[in-house]
Amino acid sequence: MSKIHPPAELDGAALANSLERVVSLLRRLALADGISQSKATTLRTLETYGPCRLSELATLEGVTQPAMTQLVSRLELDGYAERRACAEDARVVMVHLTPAGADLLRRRRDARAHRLMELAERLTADDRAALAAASSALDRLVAAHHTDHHRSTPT
Amino acid sequence: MSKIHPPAELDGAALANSLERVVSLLRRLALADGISQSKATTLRTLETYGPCRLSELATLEGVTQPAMTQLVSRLELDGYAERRACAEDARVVMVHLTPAGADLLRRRRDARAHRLMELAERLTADDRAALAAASSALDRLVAAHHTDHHRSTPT
DNA sequence: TATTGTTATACTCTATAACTATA
DNA sequence: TATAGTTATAGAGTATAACAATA
Repeated sequence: MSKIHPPAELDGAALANSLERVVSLLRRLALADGISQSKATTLRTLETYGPCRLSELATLEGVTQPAMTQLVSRLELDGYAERRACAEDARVVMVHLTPAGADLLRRRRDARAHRLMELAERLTADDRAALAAASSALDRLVAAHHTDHHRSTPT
Repeated sequence: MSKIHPPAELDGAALANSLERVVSLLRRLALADGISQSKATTLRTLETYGPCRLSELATLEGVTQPAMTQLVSRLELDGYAERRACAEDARVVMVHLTPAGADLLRRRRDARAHRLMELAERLTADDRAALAAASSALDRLVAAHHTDHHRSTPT
């Protein structure tokens, strides 16, 4: 991999450290909105993919089937998701996002975006531009990981 | 990529989504190295700040004192940290990183950096440059958050 | 009395193994 | 027999409240 890179060489260690710090930051911001990371990412997956089989959801989230059974039960108690039967196969449980769940995602996303913008206002215009440029690059980085693992991941 | 960027307005919602996806990605990469996020970030804090009081560590990690008591106990069982008495104040427990803990951090960091570089190789040179530029901007974003919390800047 | 830390208890989230129901 | 999901059980990680030891 000896290619000619543009000015800025990517330092994996530096990026790993920066991302770890951001992860810690976002984890703490998440605690404030009263829903766990597990619940939030599962709801996001339901929003992205639409109604899913429970086992499919478990695979997408990278957890076991029993773990997803319990997580979906908690989401049902919260009113954010619901189980429905599958007409074609009586063994299958389809998990649906409820309107309340969709609302929660929207509010959570708005709050997070707002907080990030607050923080970004304290940065220089150059830093803000760098973050804007990195946003889509980060998406593609994540997509590269998914390609490795699933070979076909629409997102 | 054209070197001439438009004003590049930062979209908080887009960045929040991108970062959330990266968080999910890193969480899964973390599972592979056999240590929990809680343990890892606590060890990193010890590495950064040096030996800490247990209560100080709890504050830095944003968890309660009882939670840190248990976490430190688990880290001691793992051999990654240890409690020591404080000569000046017998109530105080000082928590130290062990050599094994420092080793673990180094290996973890190397593995993560390596994995990120693997993924980055699948990106365009422009995307890699964008990530490189964003790395330090992300650090400053996190620093802005810390400033808010440690200097009691009202929002 | 205030502080530092631990213990007691309970809830979330996860895993593995054993089970039920359906195909 | 194989698949989809649940139940049983155990352990990590967290919180609040009550406690012990020291200042």
